[in-house]
Amino acid sequence: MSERKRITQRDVAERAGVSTAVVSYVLNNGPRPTSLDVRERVSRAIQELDYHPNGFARGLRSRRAHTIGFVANDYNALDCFGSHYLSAILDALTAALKQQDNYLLMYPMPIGEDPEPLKRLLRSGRLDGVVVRVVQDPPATDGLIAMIVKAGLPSVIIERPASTQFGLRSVTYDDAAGAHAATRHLIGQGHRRIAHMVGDLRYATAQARLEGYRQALTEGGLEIDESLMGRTTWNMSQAVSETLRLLELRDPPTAIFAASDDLAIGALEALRAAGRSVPEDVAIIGFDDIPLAQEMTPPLTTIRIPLAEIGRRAAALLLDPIGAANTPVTTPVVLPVELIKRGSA
Amino acid sequence: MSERKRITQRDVAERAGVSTAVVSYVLNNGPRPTSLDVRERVSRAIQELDYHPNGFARGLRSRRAHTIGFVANDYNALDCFGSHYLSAILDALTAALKQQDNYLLMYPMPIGEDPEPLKRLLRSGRLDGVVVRVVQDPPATDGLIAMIVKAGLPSVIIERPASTQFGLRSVTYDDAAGAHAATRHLIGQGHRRIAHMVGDLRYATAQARLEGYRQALTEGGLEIDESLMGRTTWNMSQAVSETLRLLELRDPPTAIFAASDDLAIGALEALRAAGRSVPEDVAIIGFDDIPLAQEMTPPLTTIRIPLAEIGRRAAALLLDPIGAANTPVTTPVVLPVELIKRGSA
DNA sequence: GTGAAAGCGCTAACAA
DNA sequence: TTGTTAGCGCTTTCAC
Repeated sequence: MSERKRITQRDVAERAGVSTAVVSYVLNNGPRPTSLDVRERVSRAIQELDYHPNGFARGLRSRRAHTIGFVANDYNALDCFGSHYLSAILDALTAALKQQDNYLLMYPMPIGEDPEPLKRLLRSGRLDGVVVRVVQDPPATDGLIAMIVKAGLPSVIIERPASTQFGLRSVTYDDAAGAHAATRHLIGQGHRRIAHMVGDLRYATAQARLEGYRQALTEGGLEIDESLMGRTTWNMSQAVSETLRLLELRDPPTAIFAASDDLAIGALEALRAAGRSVPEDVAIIGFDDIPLAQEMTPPLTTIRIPLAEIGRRAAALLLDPIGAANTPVTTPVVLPVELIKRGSA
Repeated sequence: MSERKRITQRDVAERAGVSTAVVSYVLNNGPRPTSLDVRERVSRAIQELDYHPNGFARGLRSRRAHTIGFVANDYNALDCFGSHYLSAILDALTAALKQQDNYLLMYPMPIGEDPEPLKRLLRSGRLDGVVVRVVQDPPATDGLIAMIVKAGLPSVIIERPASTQFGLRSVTYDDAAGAHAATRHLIGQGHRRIAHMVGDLRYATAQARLEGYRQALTEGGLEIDESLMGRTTWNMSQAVSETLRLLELRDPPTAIFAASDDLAIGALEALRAAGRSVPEDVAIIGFDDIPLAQEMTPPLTTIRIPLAEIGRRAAALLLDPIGAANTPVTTPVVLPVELIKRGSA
């Protein structure tokens, strides 16, 4: 690899005929003013020498890392970035960070893994802040969160909240409200036997959606019937078999609210295979609004999650001088979800 | 935030009654030997003080960043991490890196964006190596690659290759061979009118799949018929309309090879809507083997891409002392894809 | 096997 | 407005 001599601030200073301090001032546009003349000479020297400041030296001195850590906590290593949720959030988050000249450092953290290495990173001074993505609700995440909070970095938790005792800023979305809206929509259409395709209950999001469903049923004066809840582990083929089971019931459902679009599509496939038409025989609502949703026949009615907004808010909370360490924890951000009415219900 | 006094190596040294040099030796398990007694004293002091070494000071001194950069080059900022390709690759890549105590720093690089900030990062000394993910073929990427190579870091390009002049290590998969295998499979089944649902031709992968398709047709002695190629921009609803168009042809196809599973699913939906059965009336093969593929009715025959293996290989090339900077560029790694026969063809 | 000390390249306090 | 210089916390050379 190229072994060209390392160009340092000192070289630039010499060439421009100024001190290293001035080079620093020009580079950082402060903290002290510089004359136009000097600025130009320094800039030219930087150009000519193709100088690039050393990030470690800068970080060591200034205690600013220009880096945010992303802790992705999920059930196993090969799932940490696996969901389309994360892709969408990361796109928005990294874009927002880059605008402010910050980078994102990925830290996959499979549930159950030794936390020591993460602790080392958090204490290494290499991070200005942390975004934590968890899939469980407290108290399951208390250990992890306690460690992160103890590291003393500005932190934001996204998707699920942490125990309030930690005073962590959070950006979540309203799972239960989404499930509630979906179910109410079905009730509003006159359905009385409404099934729920349940997600993997290890995921808090699945629990919340189940809860929203029950709530809406109760409010609608409908009976809660366990046999109408098809348990899955987010697995589409389970949705297929559960749907088939529902169809066998003595009093089968006329509508299905699925905890994810994947599950909804599974139900749709099953219904189609069984010769039922959607939404005439059975109505379907999904959750997530994945790109595929609008492409199905019929296009899927579903609940849209503002994923990009989650990423943007997380960035803002960490970078905004107003939202960051300075101010006390503001009220948790809970983003609204949106019912997207299409053809399936 | 907690303003506890910063614990440094010096504090540990004092408490353990040794010099800072020895603390360093213990911490790094070298480069010079230490006595068992000393090692224990130092370890205890580290524990008691809850000491964590400063990453920047370490990096500044040792010139090892323990960080790999990931440059994600795609058409717009909100797509850089958007594909399921990247999710799967990142899962494997970050897991492999972490095993060797390395982190991944994300750098989204929308096509057409100013390269200066990236150059700054590459020259900042904060990275030990770079993984570059591109979606175009040379010479479109020459500018970007030239800059990365000039930075002098060990680098690996994944998914698409770079111009050979750069001597960059690469981990790609065989798009054309996959398309070829898919098409040949259809020919082998007796199909003579085989359509191709083309992807977004701005993406090299779409071009390569198209090329593999043409190649197989030619080898099979079949005529190349432009009217059998349905152009899309990876957009499933375009696959729907193009399929409908194909059905209107005087001599319609009996099989469709789609450049992605998404497109294949679109074709499947369209066929279903038009009352044709798959694979009896029209056979379908996709590309990617997304999780959904096996859940469709009928399950999709498709081409599987070894995404996790791409991530693992990239990590190995960067971290292995044998594969990294030391050795000359080895032959490019081109991973084989696999035809997964299921129900749709 | 260990200690002392010289920097790595930068920022910012102190002087001017 | 600018120069001088003391570190930031660590690794590693030189000395013992």
